[in-house]
Amino acid sequence: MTSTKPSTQALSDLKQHAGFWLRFVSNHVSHAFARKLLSSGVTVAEWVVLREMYGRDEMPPSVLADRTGMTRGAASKLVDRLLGKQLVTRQDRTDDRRFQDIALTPTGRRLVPSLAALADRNDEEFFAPLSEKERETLVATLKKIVRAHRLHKLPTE
Amino acid sequence: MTSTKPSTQALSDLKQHAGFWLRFVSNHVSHAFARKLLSSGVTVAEWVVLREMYGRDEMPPSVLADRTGMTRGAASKLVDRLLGKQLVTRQDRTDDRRFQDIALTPTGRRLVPSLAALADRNDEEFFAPLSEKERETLVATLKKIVRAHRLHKLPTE
DNA sequence: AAATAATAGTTGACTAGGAAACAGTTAACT
DNA sequence: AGTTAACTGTTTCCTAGTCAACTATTATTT
Repeated sequence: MTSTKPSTQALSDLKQHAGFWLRFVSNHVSHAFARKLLSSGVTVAEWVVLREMYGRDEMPPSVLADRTGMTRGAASKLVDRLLGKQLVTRQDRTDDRRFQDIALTPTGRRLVPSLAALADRNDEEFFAPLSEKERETLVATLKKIVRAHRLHKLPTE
Repeated sequence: MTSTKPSTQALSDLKQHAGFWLRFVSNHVSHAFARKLLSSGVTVAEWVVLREMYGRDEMPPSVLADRTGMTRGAASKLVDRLLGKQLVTRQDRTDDRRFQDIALTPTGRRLVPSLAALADRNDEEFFAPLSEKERETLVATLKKIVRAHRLHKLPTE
């Protein structure tokens, strides 16, 4: 009696894929940063928005969404959270009442530089094992892919 | 009267960070793959689990979680979804009733090779702009970071 | 002027995952 | 044997995002 084994064919190893390693390292970088941000009470997504606002007077949520690659729905919710944390203000515009002005509060503005320092440190720590040359090559290679595929905006589409 | 502008100091550009580009490209790779998977009705996370099961008889959710870097909570939910799609089966083990056996259904097993082909194609397409040498260097560099930081398991910890 | 189109933002249903509290089962002490 | 510890899987609450339907406002047609 021959037991008919379920047939399985050999598949290429996932770990052969450059995409696998890219995602692996990328996830770690993000998570390491999230941990660093933890005590500040700000999440990574929130940080990205705060950073984008910094040094600019005010902007509508739609611009924020475009610049950070979020949908408007996501931006709307994120602004809600930032409002709750009193890091931004929201004001209806009078000239065109479809628009809103989102602006950093003084607290929000004061927060950004320290978070930026955390971001710098995170990147520094993570890529420390690489020589200056290797790091440059890595970034150049990634940028080459971005150029070749014309990847602009974050992958919302 | 001097208008006291809110003081802002110059911050390092986010785009200076290797982590930024890593995340940017990685997100695009994942999204491109997600789009390819769309018609199959399987998500990226589900694919990873199916791929891990392929060619193995059965395993408890905890092992699945470890191998794919998920928490057990996430694994529990994902198995639920795969059950709903009838791609895996779940059976309580009798010798140690804490454990379960998760196994691919014939349908699930038949599905994997075609999805693997999509994964291969996705990686191929994305890194096509790179020379063989560049691609090797990229992977080697990423692996170097993994080794240096002893990143094993995905960034759950 | 009225109807239509375009735009801005919100909301709800959904996928996805983490963290932590939880329940059940088995193993290890004492 | 009985208590405690260790372990497996589930559940709840949270962040986070998409998509699509929706409201409100302004622009453009006809």
